Amino acid sequence: MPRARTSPKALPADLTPAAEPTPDMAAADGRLASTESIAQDLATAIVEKRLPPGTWLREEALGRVYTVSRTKIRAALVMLSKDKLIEIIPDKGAFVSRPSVQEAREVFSVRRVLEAEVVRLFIACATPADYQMLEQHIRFERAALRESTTTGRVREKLLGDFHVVLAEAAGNQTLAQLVRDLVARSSLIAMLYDSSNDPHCSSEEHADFLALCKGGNVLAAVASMTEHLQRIEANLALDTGRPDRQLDLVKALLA
Amino acid sequence: MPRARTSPKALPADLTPAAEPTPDMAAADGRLASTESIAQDLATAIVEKRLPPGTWLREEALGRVYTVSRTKIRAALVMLSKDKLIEIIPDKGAFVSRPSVQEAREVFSVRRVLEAEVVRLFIACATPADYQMLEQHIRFERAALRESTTTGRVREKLLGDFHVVLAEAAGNQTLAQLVRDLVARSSLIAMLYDSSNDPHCSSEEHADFLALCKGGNVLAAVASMTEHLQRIEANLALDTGRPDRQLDLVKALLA
DNA sequence: CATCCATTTTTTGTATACAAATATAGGGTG
DNA sequence: CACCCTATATTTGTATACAAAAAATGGATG
Repeated sequence: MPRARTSPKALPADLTPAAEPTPDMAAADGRLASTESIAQDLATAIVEKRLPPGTWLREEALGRVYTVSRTKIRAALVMLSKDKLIEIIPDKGAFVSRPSVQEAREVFSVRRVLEAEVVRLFIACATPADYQMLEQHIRFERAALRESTTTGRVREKLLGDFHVVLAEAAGNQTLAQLVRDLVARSSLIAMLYDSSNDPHCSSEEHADFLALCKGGNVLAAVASMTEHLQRIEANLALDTGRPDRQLDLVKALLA
Repeated sequence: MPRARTSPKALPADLTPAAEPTPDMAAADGRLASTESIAQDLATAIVEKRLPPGTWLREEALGRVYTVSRTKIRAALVMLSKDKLIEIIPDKGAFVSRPSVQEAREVFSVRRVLEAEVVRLFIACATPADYQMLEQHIRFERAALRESTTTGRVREKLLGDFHVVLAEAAGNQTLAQLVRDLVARSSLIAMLYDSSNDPHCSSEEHADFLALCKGGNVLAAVASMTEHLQRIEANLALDTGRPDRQLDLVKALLA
């Protein structure tokens, strides 16, 4: 069955360490997923924590999920490994990344620098529409936090997205892309090292920050963002020196 | 001929727009190149300007050069496209990137922010050995500039490498990786927009900068680096609004 | 019962086959 | 001569076949 250039679709199955991924369930419509859409879909699943760190991504299983051959899956996996969301171990397979403590610190260190610049650019170029959009986003965050129907993972996704949406509004696509990647990696870090069960971003802090932007107080807004990120990092159990116990077990089974 | 997991080798052939790449010339030793080494090798060729922007990278031709099948070449190309060194156009092929003026500005904007942080970290953690290494690097730069045997491309490579080596010495690998990628993209940008024939980095500025670092003057060193990058960007003909004429012709032939 | 080794199974790595898309060439027609 | 249409040749996109590595299985042995 060769060729068919079309659009996205399909959530990946749960695909837990040992378990087979629930087959079919995808390709509900006739379209075949493109390599990019598969990579995007897997990335979303990782960020939403449906595919936790250490999960083994078997190529054939993924192929069945997306009803494509391993060829395309492989290309998608290469992309994800470039994004550091997965790690490809030769002759072993692809595994959802397990960022080290050092990597976690580094990611947040870079985020502070990059997002400080995002703030400066955003304040300099933001339109009323941008502010409206971000305020709307914060309302979504709050609604998601109240609603019991929305799962924790979706909430966290939304909260992380604030940073991405902000970066995209700052008018530097290159910068925005880097922030996107680092925010995605931050989800993985949060999953490994977040001791408290609170979401790592607070929508209150986002609101306070946005108010400072609106007031045009660049220095205060930058400081607010920097401290926001510092708090998120501080809330992680990075000083313990290793990932939490239960997930370490998973690693032991797979690595 | 399946399987053979070994190490690098081989410069890619000249592979100019229309021309076939000179075959053989690679795999002089028996080893087969890994996907990563192929990607790395192509990246080097691009940065050293042996594969100028717009160059069409035909898969089968590359396969002959590295004596591997298209499968591996394809994986390498996906990696390079993630690094933004090439652009893969569906059903058309892979082409060495032609960064837009906007992208050029964005890359330098991000570099300023990132490398300012590199400077701060470097001064905070640099050992005497680090300083020795960088001073040695500057001597290499100067030697390369004097030697008529070293080609212009190698000189430029060395000069760009100063920023990479510095970033690697700053103790944040995540940051260093980003700088590496942006420096590589900068080579492409320089090739497209550099009007003067001078190398875009000057080894004198590198030396002055390093002296400031050694003196522990963080603010001055950061300013020096920032201004250095600003000068590089200012020397580019970005205000013309489009790539220079001759290379545009190449694009016209290939796009 | 644990341990080691041979055998089988599973999974990844790579080449190859073939389909579809695109570019190229040819040849007729206004 | 320019233009368009068709036939051919290249080149990319994807599936598949098969080799090699790794993991799992199953005895035999201490």
